[in-house]
Amino acid sequence: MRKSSENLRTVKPSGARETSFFEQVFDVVRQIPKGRVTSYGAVAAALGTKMSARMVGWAMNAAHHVKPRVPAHRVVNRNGLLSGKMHFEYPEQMQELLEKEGIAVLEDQVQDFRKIFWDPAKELF
DNA sequence: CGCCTGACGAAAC
DNA sequence: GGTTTCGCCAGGC
Repeated sequence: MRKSSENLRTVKPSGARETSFFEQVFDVVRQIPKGRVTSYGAVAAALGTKMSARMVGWAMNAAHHVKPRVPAHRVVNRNGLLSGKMHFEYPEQMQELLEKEGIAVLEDQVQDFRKIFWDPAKELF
């Protein structure tokens, strides 16, 4: 079920507008199905700013303090490499979480990355 | 207030 | 085909 018509931008009355690029990233990442992965660029592209893939990773930095936990471990770079593993509680956590979901990871690299790749711009949209 | 960095990506060399 | 540079945007110093 892909409710693309979801409230992509929820304005918080607290003045702090979460309509930022970050929140959109969080929203997409949270919708990544279990056992699937996506790339920063794919998320950025889904938002329309494919050129700002770096910002997606930057957004993940803030993902650590957001309420609904963001499955950042399901987001890897376009190589399928766990580039952000070092930013977790501990480097191995990312791989553990992925393997726990049935994703094979060898040497920080997602196996069959292309097969389990989940494109938000395609599946979600 | 300006320069550097950064969980990326694609083009250039 | 591997390495280097630029681009994007926001935040830290």
